[in-house]
Amino acid sequence: MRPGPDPLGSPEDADRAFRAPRPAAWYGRPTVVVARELLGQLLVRRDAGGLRLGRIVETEAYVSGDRANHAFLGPTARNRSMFGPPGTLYVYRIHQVHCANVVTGFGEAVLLRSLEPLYGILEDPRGPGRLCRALAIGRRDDGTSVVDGAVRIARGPGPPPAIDRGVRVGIRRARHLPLRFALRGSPWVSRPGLGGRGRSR
DNA sequence: TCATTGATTTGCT
DNA sequence: GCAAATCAATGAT
Repeated sequence: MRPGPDPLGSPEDADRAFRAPRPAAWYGRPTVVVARELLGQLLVRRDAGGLRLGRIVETEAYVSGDRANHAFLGPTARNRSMFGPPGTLYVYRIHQVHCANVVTGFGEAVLLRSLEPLYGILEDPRGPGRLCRALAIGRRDDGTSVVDGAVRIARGPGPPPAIDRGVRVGIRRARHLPLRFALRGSPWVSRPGLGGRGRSR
């Protein structure tokens, strides 16, 4: 019997992830592919307070021609980061929280919706707003790169995970598009419908 | 300058 | 299940 993937709970794990980020070209692929493959990847934050590490368990894709996409009407002051190179962070504020996305292609991005805490995360990171709060992601991170910035993404351990797919959450337009992805069976997914402990029945 | 809107979260019924 | 909180971006006046 072999043990499963390493639990990755140590500061050394966080440091290793921070030093070995995915290259920019990894993000420059079709948005839906990146949204799926981001599941199981490591999200790591370094700041004056130290390191924080989590596993991405839920994402949403925002694609070209998608009316729910902030970039649908073209570049504006808010969304200009979405037109940066692959791997650019697009951080925006909605209501009283921030949400973080990773740019894939021109005007396309993946919303990071939920995280499994691995190291240094003291608050609940389930949901895009809580994820940003737990990692102290804010306006100053908008336009930075997950390849060489203070917030980075690195390869996760283990084989490609089983993935659930469904409709996106909380949007008004283009509700029918199945562009939400989650790690099957993960209790860290933000809302019922995908992941979680399965449907009660 | 004013009004509307929202890729959320929280608390109450 | 529903509404309120709360604020910056956006578009209209």
